[in-house]
Amino acid sequence: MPELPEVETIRKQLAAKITGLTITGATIYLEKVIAAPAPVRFGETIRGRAILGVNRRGKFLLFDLSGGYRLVVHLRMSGQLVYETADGPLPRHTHLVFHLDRGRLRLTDLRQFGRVWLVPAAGAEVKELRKLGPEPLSSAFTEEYFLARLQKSRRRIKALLLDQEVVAGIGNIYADEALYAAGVHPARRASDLSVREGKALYRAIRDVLREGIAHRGTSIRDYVDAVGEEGSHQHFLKVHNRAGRPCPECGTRIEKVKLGGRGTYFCPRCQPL
DNA sequence: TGTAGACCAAT
DNA sequence: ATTGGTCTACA
Repeated sequence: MPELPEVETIRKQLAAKITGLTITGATIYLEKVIAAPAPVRFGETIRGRAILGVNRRGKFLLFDLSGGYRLVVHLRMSGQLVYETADGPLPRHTHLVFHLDRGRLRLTDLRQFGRVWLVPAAGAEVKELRKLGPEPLSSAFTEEYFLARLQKSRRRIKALLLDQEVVAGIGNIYADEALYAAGVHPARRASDLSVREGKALYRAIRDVLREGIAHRGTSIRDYVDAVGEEGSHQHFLKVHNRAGRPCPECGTRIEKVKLGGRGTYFCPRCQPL
């Protein structure tokens, strides 16, 4: 569930804590979390490299390393990336530990879906990274672009919001919240939205993501930030994970349906079909 | 072009 | 049985 606000929270914290530190080694407990290169080569290549900066693209974390290398991390559903200076026992489901010259950075992931790549910084070998659409909070994501994408798709609007090629970083939580804020039913066809609705949704996307960042992310199930603490945005959600509770606007019970295989929450009155 | 299944393991 | 981000498979 780490979406853009959660990953951005982790990025900020790690940038402050580990920029300038050196990776002295890596311990791999579950080989499949290393997407590239092969695990042995991964360990050899990362050893001794300094962390020059921590960036983010969509839901990907990008660590710029010395010697022209880049470490790419995607937490997928339940991944946690935690920096700690303690050296006690590792929590269950810890699959990878980076040892730093001060402290350690561990990847802990209940569902084992998270992935890590170590690639030349100049190259483009992480396929999913290449295909990402614009950053929603950057000037590259314009209203004109978004309206044009809406116009040429017959997909359900929720599916479009979750498509990382359209815009990078939105996941299930913020998609539901943005659609609610814009008053748009999640099952509407994208091209059926009016220009007015499209504009409202464009604005809502940016608003809900900024709010999520301001609250250091949403902790519903597994998410913790880079120091192991929960975010607080779960207390501010208006519809997501709130089936049966009253809509904050009109009091109607929030409904939950399955859309594209995902739990989808909305207010049937504020978001009519 | 768009939608369903596979991957996981705790709840 | 449910949970979901992304890739793969298929219509």
